[in-house]
Parts: sequence; C-alpha cells; structure tokens
Amino acid sequence: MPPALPATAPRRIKTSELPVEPVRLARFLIGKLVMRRLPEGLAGGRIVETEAYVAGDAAGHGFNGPTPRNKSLFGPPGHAYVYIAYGTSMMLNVSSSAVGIGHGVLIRALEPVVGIGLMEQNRGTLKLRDLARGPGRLTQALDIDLRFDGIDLCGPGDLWLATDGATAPKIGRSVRIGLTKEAHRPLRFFARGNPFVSGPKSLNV
DNA sequence: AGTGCGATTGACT
DNA sequence: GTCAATCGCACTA
Repeated sequence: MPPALPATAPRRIKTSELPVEPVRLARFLIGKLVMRRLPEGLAGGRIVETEAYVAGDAAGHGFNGPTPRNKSLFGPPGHAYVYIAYGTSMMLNVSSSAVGIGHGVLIRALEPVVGIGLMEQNRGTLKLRDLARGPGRLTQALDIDLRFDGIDLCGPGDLWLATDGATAPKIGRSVRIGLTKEAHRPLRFFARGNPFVSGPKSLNV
C-alpha cells in the first residue's frame, strides 16, 4: 500500500476541528501530520498509529485524578501531554475532552515526510523505517521533550498538528500495546498495512 | 524517606 | 523470537 499523496500544502489544524471525544480524536489523527520547527529546519511525519485513553480506564494516566506529571491531560483539548516512560523514552499525547477530564490520545508512530535528514541525525540511524516507528522513537526524531508538556498543539509554536488534505487511509483497530491493565480494550488505531506502524505484524491488519 | 512499577527500546539468540 | 536496563513518579509510612 503506497502512502497517500498530499492534496495541498500542510496547514495547521485548528482546535475547533478536533473531535472532542478521545476515540474519535484517535481516529481523526490517523493520516494527519505532526510538524516540528527545529533550528536546522522543518521536520515532521504522518501519523499512522494512535491509542485512546478514556475515562474509567485504569491504564490511563488520568485514572486517579490530576498529579504534577499528568496535569496537562486535564487541561484544554488539543494540548500536549509529554511524559517519560521507563526512565528514557518521551511519550507525546494529545489532550482530549474538556478541562478537568483526563482523556488523551497517544501518538505511537509516524511515517517520516519532511526533514528526514534531521530525523536521521536525531535518531542516530539511517534506517527510514526505524526513525519514528514507536512512541519513544518519534519524540527522539523530532526532539520532543518535557519542554513541550502543556503547549497548544493547535497554536503558533514549534510543535503542531497539521493536515495536507490527503485521503484518509484505511484504519485498523486493535488492543493497545504494552499494557498490563485494561489490556483487552480495542482502543488502538492504525493505518492498515503501513510499514511505519509499530507493534507485532498481527496487530497491523 | 523508601519502594515498586511501567502507554519502551535496543541488543542479543 | 526473548530480555534487561533505566529513572521519574506516585504511593505508602
């Protein structure tokens, strides 16, 4: 399956365009772009994999209410929640729902589109498929860290969500990756068959 | 103040 | 395919 061709130049997505409900947001984001302005130039990629974390979901960081780490989840929708997993990997989430509700969508993988040379440099590898396949890898490729926690991803900053009007890919659905709690919930979404999707092959059909 | 645990990755068989 | 490094954070006392 070849990647969808862009229909127009990428433009920033407005907050009002984002679905409020996290599962709908997770689906909406498949095929959209994460863009990053670096000192050396522009970099970004197409979102090919997301996971929703919803109310009453014990696997979600918002489950036990706001804490210093997860407060961005409870802020306004369309903002970044960045946290560190396993001591080393940064995770990028998009906050969802209204203020006070700890919903979010984890961006799990990108298909590199712009600034591939910069991503190669940031990742320390030339393997295109490994540049942003995985939540920790994509943040490393785009130099996203805790400085971006809480920023508006629909704002004028150096990290934003964009669309180029490309045709939405066929979306697959599965259980989420790497969880011990709530492992059965089918809240992962992905561009079917896209080689830049992370996780086992069995979860990319 | 101490403890246990991950929304992972990269190295290795 | 398997496996362990790694450390910030939330939770208990």
